Amino acid sequence: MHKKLVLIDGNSILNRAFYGVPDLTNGEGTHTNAVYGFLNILFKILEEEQAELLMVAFDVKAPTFRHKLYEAYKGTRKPMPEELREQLPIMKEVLQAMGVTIMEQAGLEADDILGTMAKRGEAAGYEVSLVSGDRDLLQVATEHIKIRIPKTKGSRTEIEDYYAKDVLEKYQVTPVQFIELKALMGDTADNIPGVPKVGEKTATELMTTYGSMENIYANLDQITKKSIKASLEAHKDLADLSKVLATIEVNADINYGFEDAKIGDLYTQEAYEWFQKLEFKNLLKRFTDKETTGNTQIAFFRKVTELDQVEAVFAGAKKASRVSFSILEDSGKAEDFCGLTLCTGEEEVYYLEAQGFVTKDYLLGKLLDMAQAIQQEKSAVLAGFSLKKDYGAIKPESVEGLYDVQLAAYLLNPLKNDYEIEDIAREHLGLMIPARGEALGKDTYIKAAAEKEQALFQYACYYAYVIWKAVPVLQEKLKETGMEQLFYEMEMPLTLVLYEMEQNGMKIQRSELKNYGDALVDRIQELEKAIHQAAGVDFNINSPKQLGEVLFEAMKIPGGKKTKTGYSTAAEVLEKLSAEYQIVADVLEYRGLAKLKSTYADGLGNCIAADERIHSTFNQTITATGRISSTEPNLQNIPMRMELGRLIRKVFIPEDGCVFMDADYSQIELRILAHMSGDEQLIEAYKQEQDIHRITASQVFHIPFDEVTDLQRRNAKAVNFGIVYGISSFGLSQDLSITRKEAASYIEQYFATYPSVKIFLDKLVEDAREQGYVTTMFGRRRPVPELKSSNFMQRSFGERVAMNSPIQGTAADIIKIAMIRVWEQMRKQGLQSRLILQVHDELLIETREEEVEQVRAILTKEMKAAADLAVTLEIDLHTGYNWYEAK
DNA sequence: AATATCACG
DNA sequence: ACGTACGTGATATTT
Repeated sequence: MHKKLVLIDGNSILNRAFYGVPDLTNGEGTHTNAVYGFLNILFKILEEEQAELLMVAFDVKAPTFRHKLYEAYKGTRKPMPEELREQLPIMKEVLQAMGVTIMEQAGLEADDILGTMAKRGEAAGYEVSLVSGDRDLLQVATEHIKIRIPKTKGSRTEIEDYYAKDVLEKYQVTPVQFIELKALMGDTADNIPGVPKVGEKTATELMTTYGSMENIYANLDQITKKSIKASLEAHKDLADLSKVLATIEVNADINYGFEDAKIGDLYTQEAYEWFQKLEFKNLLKRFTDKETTGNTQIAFFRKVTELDQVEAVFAGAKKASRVSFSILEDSGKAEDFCGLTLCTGEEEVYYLEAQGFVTKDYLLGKLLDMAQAIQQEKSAVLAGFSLKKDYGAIKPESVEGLYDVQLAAYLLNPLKNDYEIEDIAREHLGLMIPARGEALGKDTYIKAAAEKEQALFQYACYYAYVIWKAVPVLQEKLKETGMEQLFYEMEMPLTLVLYEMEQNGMKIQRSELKNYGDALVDRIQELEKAIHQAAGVDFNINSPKQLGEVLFEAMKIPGGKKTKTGYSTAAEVLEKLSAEYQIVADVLEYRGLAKLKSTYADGLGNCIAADERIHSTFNQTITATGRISSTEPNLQNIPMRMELGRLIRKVFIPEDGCVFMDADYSQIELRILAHMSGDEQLIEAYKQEQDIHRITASQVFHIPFDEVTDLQRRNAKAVNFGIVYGISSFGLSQDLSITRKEAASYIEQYFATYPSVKIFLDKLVEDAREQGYVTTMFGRRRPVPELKSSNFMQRSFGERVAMNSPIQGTAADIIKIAMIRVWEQMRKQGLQSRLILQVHDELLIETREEEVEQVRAILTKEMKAAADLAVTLEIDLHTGYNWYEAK
């Protein structure tokens, strides 16, 4: 078995990765996608090859000989985008940190270095793998030199391999002939001019017939095609130049030797720090696998099983100024409780296992007792992680003295996908801990019981330890970012409100839901039959792929392509065709009904708990703007706009003796805009307490209020929405089905009417560009890294985000305040009515019939008073014996 | 695991 | 010239 040498074309792979991997940035706004993509390819190659040697070649900045030749021929190359340029030095440093040999030599392109080293490697008896993104290098392929070209297919990388025989197979020429093939046909991407009129086909034919450029020119008179012959004759100089350009040097004078190229331990401390800085979470996992980190002392992790020792731990904890805890459940289910961990000081981490006399109930009892003791103490802190899930075991009276580390991390950067304990350890403490999966996860069943137990113990201890360590760090960061009040007075108290809402749940009429679903099925089957008949084939209507093929290919309905993968069958497209084609209209109806059946009738049915109620989960750490989200099921997207869907709301009913009371803010976002922009005209409009869209139309179009037409009102309404979303003429034109010009003119007129709104929105974008983030009225932050992108689309997105987030986020803040106050007031007045749902600008209360007036007063007062704006906050309030009636 | 579609504010 | 409105979650299909 031969030893293997891997050579990488650094610039080319980095470039390939840059365009293949979606834009990524770390917290500092540094672009990282190319480096990330490069490393993924590198690791994949290394895993496949089990190579002994590795070298990476880069171009040097100074123009090389071949560059100069080309530039003399035609201008300069396209400049590298800034986002990629900034990643080049980082890439080199990362490779250096991993101990990888980097080859750079003035006057030589990476190609030449690679070509030379590949040949030398082959001569030295190595199996060579040459990794590059472009095909120039195919000319150096041999029996022992394999050219590897990674391709990003969808989300994963596939690698095409070319030995000499593969080049012959694919291009019908040998690697050496490939040079001249390229010289003849040219390659714009590689800056090779080629001979005019000679493309891939002609060039291949010429090369296979004559074998070489020399022979082609020697036999020009045999060439039948007049135009080709003429071009070859006229451009001999170009052909020669192209050959020089296309030729890779394989005997360059290079000082690098193979002795330095041995692959050592890539997972060095230095590399680890780089990965951390770049926030390559996935790649960091490799370090723990290799056990090169573990830079945390774990000697002070203690397992405590004896009753008296457990007592002692709790006694100590009660007196500590800062305690963290975690409740351990093997699989996330409360039944699988296996113990507690506490951290009570720098080197005081205890795992209290549930076993023997130390029972679950005993431990949770002690925990609650301890929590209460700590809450009594003025300056003591009890910290946890995602506290809402622990309230089932230790529900407190208030959140006084409690600290949710996950919630704090969310406020500091709401853009992340997850906030697991490993993430917080890494980002805020620079600490690498074993991932949950390794301690508890999937392959635990193959591990020996003792090994599994040890992993669990370690993970559990790290968990509490990280929470404990993170508290002062996060406290400081929240202080620096001005979000202390937001955290302590809004997010923390809300955890308790949301917990109760989840516990309360919403009562459902199971049988009525079933009836609703059954009624849908009849019509769905009818439509399915009609569609299949009209199409002439039975196919799966739910498959966009099959549907597209049937409609636009088999039935030849004009409608054109749209997506990368095929035809778009989105409602937007189909609606335009539904008037003309019955089958399209049927598909649309089918889709609508199938959605209602699967997502709502069946989906909700599967979520009914033993108490005949639905208990959604309200997540507080998901959205970028500060809204809460609802899952399993999502109760924030129950149908409303269409009557048939809306009817589902009739199966949501209040408990016996109760009535639903539903209150929603009236245009809260526009009112916030009026306040934050301070626009006199807009504020004045709201003071009139009339239909705001009609007023807007009246003012923007200079028409008396009573003469505004429905169309003008509709347009004004769309503009109002557009403003809140971060206006663009394109978006507005799409929404109103008008031209961009017309849309732009509406916007212009709008801004002429409300000049301060324009100034305000511009300022938001400008500030965001300077600071890198936007804030709500209550100090909630959202970073906007997209603003730094050189990509127009991304940057435009950043601008809209900068305009929308402060408004949407402030609305989210306001309703959170209202929720807390409504909840507190109801408790204070000793009411039994319960808050059960929030839908962004709407609160739903299951109200005891005898408490209706009190609840109405509380809701009205607290929702309106939640924020003091330049315009009043108004609500619409309804009651009813199901959700349909109450809305 | 990703894509397309569609439900809500 | 480019090609999108802002924020979510569930389902079914396909890879």
